[in-house]
Amino acid sequence: MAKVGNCTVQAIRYYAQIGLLPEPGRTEGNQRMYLQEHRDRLNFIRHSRELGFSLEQIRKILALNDDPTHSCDEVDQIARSHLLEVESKIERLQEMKKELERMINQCAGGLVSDCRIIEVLSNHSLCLSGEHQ
Amino acid sequence: MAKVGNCTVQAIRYYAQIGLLPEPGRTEGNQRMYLQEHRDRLNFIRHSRELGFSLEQIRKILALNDDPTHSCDEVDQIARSHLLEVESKIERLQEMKKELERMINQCAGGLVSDCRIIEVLSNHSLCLSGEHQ
DNA sequence: CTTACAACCTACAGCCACTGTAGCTTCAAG
DNA sequence: CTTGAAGCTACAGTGGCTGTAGGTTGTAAG
Repeated sequence: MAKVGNCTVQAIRYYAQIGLLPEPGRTEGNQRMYLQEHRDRLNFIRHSRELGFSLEQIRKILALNDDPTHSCDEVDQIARSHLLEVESKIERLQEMKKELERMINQCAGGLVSDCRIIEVLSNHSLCLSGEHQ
Repeated sequence: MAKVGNCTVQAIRYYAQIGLLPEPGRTEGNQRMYLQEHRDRLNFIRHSRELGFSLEQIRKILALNDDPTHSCDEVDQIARSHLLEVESKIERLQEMKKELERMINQCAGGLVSDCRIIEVLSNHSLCLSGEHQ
């Protein structure tokens, strides 16, 4: 299962523990026996995780999915709000990137006491934007 | 101090607890008394955090800074490796974004049972790239 | 049949960078 | 003198796992 889902054994058990994955049956020797059902669910979870959804979002989507007559508006909502979050993360990271590049480019080597990097880190007002958080 | 550093009181105490910030003196009434020294250090920490450095990276930079005759190569190294991390995060998020947009655009509303979003989440191979992780 | 070794089992601690809570004390304003 | 804000300590909780300790089961080779 871990190989199929491209994740660790512990992760799978964690999903079962928090109720995202049904607890599988056991063999005589007390080892977990996973069925296709489990593999499908795990794939769903892993793929959603790769797209950045939280486990709580995944839990909601799975619950909606379990009622197939349900409108998919709510699923759509979750996906859209996640997209917005991803976009805002990208923006924040791009500001970081810009500032880091600027900082690094100003560093001419030499002693720490003259280091532009440390100077910039010490003094917010030396920042280009001054507006990131 | 919290206002100056644009962070919470607990965060400041946490920094002191893990030794990033020196423990300040106390007043008669056992309240912490912060000096300019503390304010400068907190500014450094907060600004570095805004740029995405981890507390351990900040700890190292601060240690290097405390020896001003030290070459700033190591500081530069830390900043550059952090920049690389930021860049790779951006890339991963952009792949997520692309895939999420594609998924959302395919959803025509209607019932969950026909939902393209759920279908894509269920089936990795419906993914454009198939290569994100 | 024994032995080795991988893979499983449970239960719990630890990671990061804080945040939140409970229950108390101190301080400044009115 | 009262009230309310802000400070204090100590500790639990967050998310999404990972790592560890100490044991059991399964399998293949000798």
